[in-house]
Order: sequence, then structure tokens, then C-alpha cells
Amino acid sequence: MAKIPLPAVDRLCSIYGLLEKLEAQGTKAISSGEIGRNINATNATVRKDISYLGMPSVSGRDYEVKKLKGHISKALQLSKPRRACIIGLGRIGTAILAYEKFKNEGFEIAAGFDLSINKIERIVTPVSLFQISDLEAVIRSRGIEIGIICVPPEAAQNTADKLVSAGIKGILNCSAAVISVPEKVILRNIDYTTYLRVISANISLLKR
Amino acid sequence: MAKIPLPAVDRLCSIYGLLEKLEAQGTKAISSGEIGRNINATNATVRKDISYLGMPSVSGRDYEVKKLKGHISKALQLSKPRRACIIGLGRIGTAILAYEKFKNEGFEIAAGFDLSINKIERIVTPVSLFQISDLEAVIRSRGIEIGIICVPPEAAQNTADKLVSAGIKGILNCSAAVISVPEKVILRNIDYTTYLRVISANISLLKR
DNA sequence: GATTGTGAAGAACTTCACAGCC
DNA sequence: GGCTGTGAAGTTCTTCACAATC
Repeated sequence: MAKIPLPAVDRLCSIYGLLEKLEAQGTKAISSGEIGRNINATNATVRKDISYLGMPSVSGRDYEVKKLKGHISKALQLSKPRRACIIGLGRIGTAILAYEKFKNEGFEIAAGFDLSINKIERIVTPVSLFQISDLEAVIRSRGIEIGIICVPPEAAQNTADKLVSAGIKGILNCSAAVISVPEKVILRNIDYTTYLRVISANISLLKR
Repeated sequence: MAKIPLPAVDRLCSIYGLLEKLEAQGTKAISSGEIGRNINATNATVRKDISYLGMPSVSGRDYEVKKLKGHISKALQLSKPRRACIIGLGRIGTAILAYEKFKNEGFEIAAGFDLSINKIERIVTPVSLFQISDLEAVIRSRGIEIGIICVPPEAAQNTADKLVSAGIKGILNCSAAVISVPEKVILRNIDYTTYLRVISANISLLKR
């Protein structure tokens, strides 16, 4: 299969989410323009993205929701269930911990970690909680592939290093710190302050 | 001033965050390579990004932290304080509400909104809380420019529409729904499930 | 030696435009 | 009329390479 451009992968993941919703509400088919309106892209971009999937061609008709979803899932291997863990059980960490939807989406939060025994004992959740000292052992024994970092910024890099040496494959960094990882580890960042700053800058620059 | 490419704007916002930390810890100067290592970019990219600022040239020497920070701030108008509001006071909404750091970064959470009077009365915060029905009036009267959407996905588009008609300039969408806004409104999305999916897809695709 | 600054080259991505299909 | 699929064209962004500076 041809290489899929990285931005296209991102969009296909959004399209996949859209298709799940459409399927749940019983919609059978959708056009490239309609998809585009939903994920903020042009119809041409959507068609191009979908073309990378190499779907058997039924030109001229709207995409079948179910079939398209299947092809995206196959190309991006989204059906493969992945185990994730959360490190740092502060406000954001526990908010994500409580997010029930992941299960339906093929992700399982297989563990939570915090420095504080207190928190580990106090938080009520079906997810197994551990001390950070158990991080590497638990990740290996439970086959966890993705780490969600929710620790304070000053501990973020150290946490990332531990995750990497435990063999983690991907990291979602929700701390305000910028972290570095080897190239083979997939990294995405969610930093509210940076996002607000980007929005602010774009508001200013739009006025030119 | 020349147009700054959009990805460069994003990176400059990250660089700005880095410079704040460096300044706080007393670091005086830094090289493009070192900046790059921190924000995951190459040294050439960092220099190019900085070149868009049109800083008076002091070629051959590391960037002065303070000066560079000032120029980014000026070019992107980051020193302009912006008021934001949070709509939806569930777990994520209250977590952001409690995030004290925004103040130092030039953002003020000037209001919080929820459907439930109960929540509005129960939550302890210095931020003024209102019912959603007051959304438009409060946004206008308090000069709020950015809306942070934390409502359940099925209410997200409706919330966005209200924000837009109240004259909002930017939206940070933290709900799982994809929303549409007019082109002149800046929109960024934080959806944990989509992020996890993107990471998962990239893990699969990396193995080729 | 180290660094920055930047035009030029290259790579990556998006859009166009139109053939083919329903 | 609508739509998809896709090579070609266009645009945007990144990297290179090297002069200039410290």
C-alpha cells in the first residue's frame, strides 16, 4: 500500500470517529463534501485521503459508511485493541480515568499510576492503580503500549524516560512540559496553555 | 511584516513557552539546536521560524532568551491579555477551571457556564459561574474572546453556534464532537479519543 | 571552533480539473 | 444533475548549504 501522508492519517482518524457516530445513528452513506464539512476539510482533500486506502472502486456514489469505516480501520489497523495507562492521578488524570468511552473505541486503560499511596487508595475506579515505582513492571506484564502523561511538568521528562525504557510505543503528553523521546516512539502533546496561545496568536494574525 | 506560515506560528508558541521556563530558571541564552531539541524540530526550522520575526540581527551568537521572547510576543501579540470562558463544568471543565497557571500566561478565565444550577452553586472557585442561558450576555459584557467547550458531544455544535453569535473570536473544543464554525473564528480541537487513535495508527504505520 | 540568517532546492501536501460513473 | 477517483498543477512548508558573524 502507498504511503499515507501524516496529515491524511490524522484526518482519517477524525473521519473514522465521524463514521462511528453516523453508524450509531443509522446513516448508511455520505458524500466527500459532507464528510469535509464535518472534519473541516475540502471535498477534494477527503477524496484524496480516502484514495490512499485503495478501496475497491464504486465511483459516482456516496461512500457506504460501514464499508469506508472498515477500510480505514484496516489501513490504520484501528481494530487492534491497545492498552494504555495513565501516569499522574491529579485532576486531568482522574478525568481521563473516568472517561468510559475509550472501551468502545478499542482502547483499554489498563493501569493508573501515582506517587501518592493515598490517592491510589482513595480513588474509586475499576482500573488497577499502582505506585510509580511499579511502572516498568506493570507496563511489561500487562502489554501496555501507550502512556498518557498527566504528572506535573517538572516530572514529565523523567516519566517519559521511564516509559521509554519500559518499551512503550506511544505517548500522549498532557502535561505542560515539552518532552523528548526517541524517534521510534510516537508522541503527541496536549497543552492547554499552548493551545490558548496558538488561538490567541491566530486571532491577532487574522486581522492583517 | 512577512506572513508567518501557520505551522511556524504553532512552533513559535511552543518556543515562547520554553523561553518562559528558561527565563524563570535564569538561563540567559540558547541556540537554535537546543530550542529544536526541546520543541521537537530541527535547528534549521527553528532559525527559519525566528527569521519571520524580523529581529534585528546579531548573527553568530546564541539567542538572548529575554529578547527573543519579547520579539515572539510582539509578532504574535501574545502580551495582549485575553479573556476566556469555560462552557460545561464536568470533570474536564472543572479541571481546566482549577488550572491556576493561565493567569501568568496572559489568559483570564472570566466565566464558567453550565446547565445545572446545582453545579454552579456547588463548585468552589474564584471564577464567576453562570447558567448557559446567560452565555451571550456575559460574553459581550465581559469582553470574552475565547470559548473553551467542555460540554457533552451532543451539545457541542449548539454551544459553538451560541458562542459564534455572541461574537467569540476563538474556540478550543475539548468535547469529543467535531464542530463547524465560520472561517473567521479560530478553532482548535482536543479530543482524547482521536489523539489515541492517531497514536495507535502511527504505531502501526511505523512498522513498514 | 561555534553560531545565526537566508536564498535556493527539495519535499510534502492540497487543490484543480476532468474523465468516468450513477 | 449528482457523485467519485486521480494525474497534474499549484502551494506551502522544510531542509540544505554556505556566507557572515562571534
